[in-house]
Amino acid sequence: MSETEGTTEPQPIDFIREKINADNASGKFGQRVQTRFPPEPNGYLHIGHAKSICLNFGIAGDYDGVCKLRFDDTNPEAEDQSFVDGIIEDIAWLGFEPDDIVYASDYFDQLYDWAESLIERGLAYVDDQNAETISENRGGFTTPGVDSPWRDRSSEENLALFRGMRDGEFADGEKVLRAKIDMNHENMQMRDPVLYRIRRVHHQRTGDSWIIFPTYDWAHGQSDAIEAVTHSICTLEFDSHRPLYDWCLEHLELPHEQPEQTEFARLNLTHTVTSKRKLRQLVDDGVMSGWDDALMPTLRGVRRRGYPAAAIRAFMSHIGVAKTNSTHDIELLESFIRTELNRTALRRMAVLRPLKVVITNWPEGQEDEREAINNPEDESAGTRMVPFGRELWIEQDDFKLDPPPKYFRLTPGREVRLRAGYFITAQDAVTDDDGNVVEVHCTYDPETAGGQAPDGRKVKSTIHWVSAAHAIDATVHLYDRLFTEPHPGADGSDPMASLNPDARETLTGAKLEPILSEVTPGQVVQFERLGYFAADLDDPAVFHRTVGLRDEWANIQKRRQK
RNA sequence: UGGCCGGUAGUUCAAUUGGCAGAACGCCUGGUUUUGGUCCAGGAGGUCGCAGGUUCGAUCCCUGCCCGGCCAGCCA
Repeated sequence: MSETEGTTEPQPIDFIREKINADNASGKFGQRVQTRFPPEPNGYLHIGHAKSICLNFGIAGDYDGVCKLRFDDTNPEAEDQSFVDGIIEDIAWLGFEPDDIVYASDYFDQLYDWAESLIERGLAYVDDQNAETISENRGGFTTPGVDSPWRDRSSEENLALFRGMRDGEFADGEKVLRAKIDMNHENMQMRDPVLYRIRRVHHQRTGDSWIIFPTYDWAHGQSDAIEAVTHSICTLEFDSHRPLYDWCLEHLELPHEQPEQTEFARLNLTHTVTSKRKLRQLVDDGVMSGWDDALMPTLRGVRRRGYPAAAIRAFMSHIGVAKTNSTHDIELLESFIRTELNRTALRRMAVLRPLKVVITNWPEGQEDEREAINNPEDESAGTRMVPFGRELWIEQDDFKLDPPPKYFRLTPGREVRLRAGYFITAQDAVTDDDGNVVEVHCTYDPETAGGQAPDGRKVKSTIHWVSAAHAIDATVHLYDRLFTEPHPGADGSDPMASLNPDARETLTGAKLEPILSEVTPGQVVQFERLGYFAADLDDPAVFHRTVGLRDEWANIQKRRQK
């Protein structure tokens, strides 16, 4: 098990690690710590899974233990090899290396044998009732269940029937194997849960050799036990399954100490959804271009978006682990993204909404190169040369004919600094018939090369720019919240109703400084003053805004509106 | 409706066996700054879900209540 370095902070110990410490102190598992990450390969991993991954692999790392990746492939209906491959890739990207990659289907023989042993001891029976009847007879929260008429078959008969199920003597759904526990149990999970069902569906690993498949409850704890897992960590909704988890294991001869299930609260984030089912719907409905759309909260999506794996790990470590149902502000995640990227991202200049600036006292045809710092947070990142000329692109927002209060940028008669360039003063502006500014005429002060005035005069603002003669064109995607509601569907409404129609804004005329032609796919750079942008994985002339910079000016404007 | 799990700043989490309620993010103010970024300093923000009880003393223990989540798939 290995974990790459990331930004971490001192972390108060969580209740799970406390429990492990207690187990180590009592010698319950002989100081051994083993966890597992057990996804079903029926979709790609999302940011919620990252919490579980960080927890399980993180604990194994902390305690010098073991953590395997186990695919819970007990239901071939929605499962697929492409998801297996994708999940393996995503975990590696997040920065974790499983000690082994295993499959619940590896244990089908053992699981089957254990089921027979249960039957032999009168602890399981074959039920001929159909799904609907079983459901009806399970009873309700306040009403007892009704025993199946087949509940008291002899062991011999059950054994023959179960083998018949395995050997194809019955149709899908005709019979199931059930544990014989208590149809009047206050916990619904204990009312004779189904252990095996017949499904003539091709399985991506076992092919057609099995037509009966164990349910989650018959597979999960046993898989843990076979692998020698000590701490089986899962999300809160499995809480009511724990008595069944224990029941199964207590009635079997286990090769190791009996593992212990502990539940924690899954991760929810505002303005998005972390549910495979809903994410699949977004893909199937064509709202998203795929599971790897930069707007998707999937690991593949946030990777395209430019979220660094180290930042995700730091976030998970920060939010901790508890049993409180919680929804974190997406802004908190974004602050971790910024912290990481501020340290690591190269600074570049790019103009998203270009406005032409002509330096009227700069000689026609003369070119210059300015030296710019690549990352003020990291001296070793060095400097680069940026071409400069008579005609430049600046951001439309950086010039106002009629400036609002506290506006520090370019406006007629005011002097500002071009980053790494010169001081310029706006003289006049050309407007079109509608009064929109289409070109600004400025003069520059040759004494201010590099951005400092020899006479010590100050300037209130520094703006970014790109030489028009050297600019390269790019397409830039800007992103907003996926859902307008902080908690989509929380009031019982359809979550899709609050999908943000303006979540993606695509700008096709962006102008980049020439060195940006050298970015590698997926590389994240800071466009100075604008935010962090990731070069697309497939087309590096396309950029995705990972996250914006904190924007004091936006706050000032917001306050003024109130 | 029964059972289980939760409820501490706006949000998420802490508080060493009952002893002056803390942190991060966000927000506000000031300083630094060739990014209105970063960084630094400071500030506002809490009836510890509610009501009783035990105690010198309760966020913590007890009782009752309220609110939220999960559970009645041959999904996981």
